[in-house]
Amino acid sequence: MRRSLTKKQIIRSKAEIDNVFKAGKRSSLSCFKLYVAKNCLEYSRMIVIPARHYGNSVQRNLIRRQVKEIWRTNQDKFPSGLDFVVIVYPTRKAETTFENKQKTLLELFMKTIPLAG
RNA sequence: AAGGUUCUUCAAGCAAUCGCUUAGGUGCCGGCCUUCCGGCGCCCGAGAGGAAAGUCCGAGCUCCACAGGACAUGACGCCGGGUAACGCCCGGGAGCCGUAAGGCUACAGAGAGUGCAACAGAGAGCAGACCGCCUGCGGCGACGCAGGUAAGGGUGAAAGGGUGGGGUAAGAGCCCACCGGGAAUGCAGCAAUGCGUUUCGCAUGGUAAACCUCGUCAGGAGCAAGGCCAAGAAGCGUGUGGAUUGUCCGUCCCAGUCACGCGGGUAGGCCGCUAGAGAUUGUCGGUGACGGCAAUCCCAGAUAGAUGAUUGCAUAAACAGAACUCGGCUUAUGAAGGGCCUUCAUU
RNA sequence: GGGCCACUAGCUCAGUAGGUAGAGCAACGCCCUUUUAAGGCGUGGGUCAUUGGUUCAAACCCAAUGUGGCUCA
Repeated sequence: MRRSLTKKQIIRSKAEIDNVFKAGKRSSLSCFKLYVAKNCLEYSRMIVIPARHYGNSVQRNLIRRQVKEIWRTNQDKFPSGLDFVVIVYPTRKAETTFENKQKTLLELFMKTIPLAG
């Protein structure tokens, strides 16, 4: 299976995001909060939303890219046809490495996906 | 060597793997399977900054049934130059700061007018006399009255040229010397201004980042401008008619496809959107900002927003992410190098 | 992305042709009352968002910076 992340797989409209917030199952771990909901498509979609006052634009871009990268490289472990919304809150810890983020995010995904069915 | 000052440059790179956006080429599929448009692949290139930031100025560009005048309003303000333009830059002058290198300056006008200056002080704007000093008169005296005076004291941010001498009853530009200032004038300079000469004893200070005067400039709004397509919706009320920033004149548009207010609907796509006051190199002119000429090149165009992750090269760190585009300013910030100045040491 | 506005006591706000910053509520102390509330009297508390400049003097005038908010199709 290809591990790409095209434009199609980014949730685009505000209405769809609101739908995930409303209908999705949620759980949180560390500084991440995940919403998962079923969509009526054959493929999965996702979006990363840094919380308000999350650093400056460089830090917001960085966390978005890193979370996208983690989701991309591990998406074959998830069932398809789901919408993911990841909210990132500012951390008190000065530096968390990419490996730590990957570990906690994977744990969070595995915890939440069964809830969404 | 230490400290200071100023200028310049860079914004880590390379390789491999996976992944994103996109110019070009190409294959397949679809759409009135030619042009063309869309989708999915492959190949080969390209892919954030010096500040992309703050939005403080100046422009291009777009629209406003036209932009014309007067007044208002706002900005700027030594002189000359550069520039598309500027409140920017360069050169020069003046003043101030610094031992110096060097830096800073809203740097036009207060002798056009109006205003302001709390408290203190006798007196604060064409002054004034509290303590003093001196003279005269009265008185034994302390002192009082009348006058002269502004050197000294005191108040204040500021008290009507400064220092020294002469002069005088005491004093005072009253007189003189030097410094400062005004007026006229000569020379140098495009000019700001500088250097002189003559003359005037010279009351008329501060504040224009107070109003103002003089000069120069400015129509308004901004790519969420503006245009096209698709979808959707529900109208109602008010109006010395509306547009041109404010007012007046003028001009234009006309009775709605007008303006304003309330309410309802849509928040999808395409164009604008990157070839430009462009970049690099060379050369010529200029003290310099910059300009001329020639050659070569095409160098981000996203739309919830493209640059990330891992490994290796002993190591990788600052501020920070384009959103129509340029020229500046300001602010944040890492590293490297050069020039110059001061002090100390050595030769 | 563009445009606009605000920042004064713990809170809500006054304060302008520049002259030593105030009100209400809150806090604290006292009085009154059997007690509380209310009422009365008094007290403290401010780098006037920050940093420079103009001025004799700045909350006020000017510039830069920061923070917060509103708005557009």
